[in-house]
Amino acid sequence: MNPKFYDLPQERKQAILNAGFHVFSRNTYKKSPMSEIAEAAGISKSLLFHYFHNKKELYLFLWDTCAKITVEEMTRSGAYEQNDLFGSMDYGMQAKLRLMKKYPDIGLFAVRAFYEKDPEISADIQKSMGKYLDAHAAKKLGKLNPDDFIPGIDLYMMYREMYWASEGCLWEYIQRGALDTDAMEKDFRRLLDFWKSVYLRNNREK
Amino acid sequence: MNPKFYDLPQERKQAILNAGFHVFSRNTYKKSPMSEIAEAAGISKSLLFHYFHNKKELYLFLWDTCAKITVEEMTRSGAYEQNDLFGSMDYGMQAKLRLMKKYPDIGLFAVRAFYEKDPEISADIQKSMGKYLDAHAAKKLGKLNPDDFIPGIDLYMMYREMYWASEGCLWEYIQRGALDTDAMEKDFRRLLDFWKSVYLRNNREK
DNA sequence: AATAGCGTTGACCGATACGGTTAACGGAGG
DNA sequence: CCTCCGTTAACCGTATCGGTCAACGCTATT
Repeated sequence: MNPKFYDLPQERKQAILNAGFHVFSRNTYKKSPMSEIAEAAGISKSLLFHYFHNKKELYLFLWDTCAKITVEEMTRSGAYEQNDLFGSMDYGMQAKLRLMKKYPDIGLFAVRAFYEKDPEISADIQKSMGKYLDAHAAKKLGKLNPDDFIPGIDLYMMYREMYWASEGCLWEYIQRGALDTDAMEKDFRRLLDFWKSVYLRNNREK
Repeated sequence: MNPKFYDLPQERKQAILNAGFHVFSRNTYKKSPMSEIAEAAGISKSLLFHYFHNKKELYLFLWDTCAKITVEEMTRSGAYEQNDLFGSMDYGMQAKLRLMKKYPDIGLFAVRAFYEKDPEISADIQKSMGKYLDAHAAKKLGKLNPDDFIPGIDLYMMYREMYWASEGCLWEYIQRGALDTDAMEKDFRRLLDFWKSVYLRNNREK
């Protein structure tokens, strides 16, 4: 990969990344043409090949960048330091929102890359998968104090439920196309309030 | 579309449908080759063109069949007649499971078809969309008796939460590849129990 | 045994799309 | 005027696309 890519103005770099995320997230690796990516990025195919020597290199670069950016944004959000479960969920979601605003197709791309099985790349993807798997979830679950929640609740199920719901909420907006991040945040807030009102013990006694 | 398709043995019909669902669900309409579908179905491309005169016809047929099959299975499941929310959720999920067992890619296909924007077909899809939109959800929500649930609960949010969670649960299994329906059903039962224990009022007082 | 009908296929068609290369353009700096 | 360099149009050989067509092989009837 040509280091000159890094010298590009932020705007153009982002356009290229987003073009890549977009095309690769809508088709198999093999059926995602470089020409289409170049066109989506607003540059010529030749220039794209100037920065990335071949398709595989671009794809793997996108994958790495995707992981890097996500981890960065999540760390910066402070979600991992937060002790309160709902607070950490809140920060995490905000981080995801910021990410989706900058890279609208990064989520879809990550999912497809995760399950891509083209022999030309699947091995490389699997190798660097570790960065993505969220080890925080298990830790977080273990640290929860059952006394904070309604008696007898299945905490593991609660966590899965929350994860699925927030993911589902996100997807609903992603699929719709142009994403309205303000509406999304409002929606997510309502989810958070719902959780608190249902799962927390002190809220019950009011 | 050639009516002789209906005379085919069930097994072969299903193989063709599944091949179509599979290929179209993994790529854009334009990038989903008929040859690949034929190969996945275990027949020659020529024979596929014998039953469906062109790609568009096949795609639209798949879309209609997808809607028809789903409505059929859901109706037969008795989910719509069930008054109890959780019972109806239970029956609905069972129906989906049976469906996914027979047509593993029908869910993915439906989602992609829903958001497909190729001008050659998007209009036709949008036109027949009504069959899919679930009008039952709103009705169901209106009929719920708030006294059955914990005081002050946001019933709309509860419904969305349940929908997302069950959808998320399904996806987790779909993506994994070969789907273990027994494990899925067990998992879903646990979800149901969790919901009952958290949302229902009488459960709280024990 | 010859024939007719039918499900099925391999081979083929023209058009296009693919990944990747190359030579050249055009503007800025000396 | 020359040189550098970001950028591109044009090009290459190959592969793939949707769709067609003639023929194969099997069965049933004559």
